[in-house]
Amino acid sequence: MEQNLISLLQSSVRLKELKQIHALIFKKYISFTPFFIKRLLHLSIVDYARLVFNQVPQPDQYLYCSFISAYSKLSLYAEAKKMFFLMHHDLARISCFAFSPALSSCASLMATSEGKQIHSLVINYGFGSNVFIQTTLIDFYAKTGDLGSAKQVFDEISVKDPASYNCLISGYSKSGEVLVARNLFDKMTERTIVSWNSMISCYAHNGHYTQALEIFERMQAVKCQPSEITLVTILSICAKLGDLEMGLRVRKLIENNKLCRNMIVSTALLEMYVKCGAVNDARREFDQMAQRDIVAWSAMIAGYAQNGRSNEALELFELMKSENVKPNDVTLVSVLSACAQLGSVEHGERIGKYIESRGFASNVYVGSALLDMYAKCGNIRKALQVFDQMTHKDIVSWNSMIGGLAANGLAEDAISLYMKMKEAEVKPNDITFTGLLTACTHAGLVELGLEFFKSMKSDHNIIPKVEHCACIVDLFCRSGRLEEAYKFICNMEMEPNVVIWGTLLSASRTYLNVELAERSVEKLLILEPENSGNYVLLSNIYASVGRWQEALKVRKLMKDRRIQKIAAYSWIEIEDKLHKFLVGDTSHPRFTEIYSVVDGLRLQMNWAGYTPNSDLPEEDFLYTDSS
DNA sequence: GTAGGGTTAG
Repeated sequence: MEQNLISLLQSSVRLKELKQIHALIFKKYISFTPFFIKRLLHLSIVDYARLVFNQVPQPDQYLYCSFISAYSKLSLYAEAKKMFFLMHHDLARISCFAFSPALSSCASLMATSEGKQIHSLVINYGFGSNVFIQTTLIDFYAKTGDLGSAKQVFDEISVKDPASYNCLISGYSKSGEVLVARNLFDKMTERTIVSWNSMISCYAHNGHYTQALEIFERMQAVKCQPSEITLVTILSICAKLGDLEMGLRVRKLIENNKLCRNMIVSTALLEMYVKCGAVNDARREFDQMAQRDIVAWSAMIAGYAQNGRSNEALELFELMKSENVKPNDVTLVSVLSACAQLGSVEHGERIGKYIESRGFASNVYVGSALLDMYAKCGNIRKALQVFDQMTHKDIVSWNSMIGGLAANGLAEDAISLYMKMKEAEVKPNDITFTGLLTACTHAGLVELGLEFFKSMKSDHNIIPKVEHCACIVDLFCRSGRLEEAYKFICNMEMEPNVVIWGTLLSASRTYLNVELAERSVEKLLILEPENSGNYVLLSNIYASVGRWQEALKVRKLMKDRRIQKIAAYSWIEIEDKLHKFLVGDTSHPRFTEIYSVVDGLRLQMNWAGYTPNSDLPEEDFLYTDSS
């Protein structure tokens, strides 16, 4: 009968059956209880196992130990840790197998003092020279950032195996001590695949991509076959570098060696394509995947959103929902970003409601993306509401709100929010100042803008970028202070770009300053000789002041250089269809209707400081002018 | 012990 009981227990997986067996054990075979509990734990039925355990009068160390391992495996680290100390409290002995799962649970919980307590118990119980436990100790100290202690344990090991090196290497990697990690790696006489991978990811995580690739080459040279983990790490380096060529080499390597292509490898490949701008290839990889988890879906949706293909991002999100895959915070951030790019109010609001009803908005990423979406869709009140309700705000949240206010023409609010940000002791960055300077430009606050610009360097140690300089030039230009704008450009610490000279040129046209127009065009013709707009503007300026000969000369120059004007289309969305038309174009079948909508919108857009998007897929157009 | 996805501006 007892043999039957064992085989019955081993064949049962359902809780209902197990409970029946439990009744039998409880009545007739009480000594089988520990065996029964271990079977439950093996099946990850921890809660019921715990209930049964609580009835056991004197559990032995092995039973406690089974719980600690099970909890740790199921990521129930707090429970694992509690069970360890309960065992220590109840028993005079501790199984040597209890220390490792307890220590790694403490590492995951960042429970430094309890981990140290366990360390002293290791010594008290005489396991101080057990290599397996020593390695877990190194890992614990490495993960909690106490590298001194990690090194100390490491030095105490008489015969060091690769695992102890590997733990220490990854510890130094996490705290950015790349050279120390490399030193250890070089000292190793025997390296496992994990050693190679750890060294590669050490370089990768600390931004030393070339060195990471060098280790990868060396690994192949000594005929150590890369694992899936190696490939994923290398692919993510290719993604960060935007190195499609290297990425494709890795893909060939996978194909030629028939290496396993699991979900993580495929997602890394997909991500590599996305970051190299090869979105269609990413989608092909996505479609070929046998299984897709939320990470794969999110990566593909983000891929579309990051490459300005918002419509496809939203379409894929719909497909994901139709396959009953639940979005998480990461997915929603990309979806929101897509809605923001489209300025699609209805879509955005629907997702906004979904997020708020499910409490996703408390996540900083989601909150920031949500308020940004509302701001970009013109609903500044809702944006402010989301911002105010965020319990934790980071630099991105503040920047998005400041930028949102600025873009919606609320310059004073943007500036006073910046004051609040400083009160909250959040350090501004270059993006903060882009928002602030935009606000000043829109409100014509020249002096304040200059003050902000100066404070970037002097108060915050932020080196202004070309964009910031462009704001200052715009600031001067809009208030007609062209000479100061020119002086500012000449004194810039970096090379002025097309935007800057272009700003000065168009201001020169407005204020009919021929001399500055000539100087701007001179620079612009070097920077972008193919742009017809520059020639046209200069020619128009000459014409406006009656210098016809020179106007004609510019036109002729343009003709000689075979430069053609490119037609600038505008577009509008009405009833889900896109319509596009040229300036002064009245030939569209629904011209009157469009014109009235456009005119109203244009006013709103100008006021909000928006520029219309121009890279729309061609096939979506209902109407295309052939001229 | 070593792997994959996210927000702001330009």
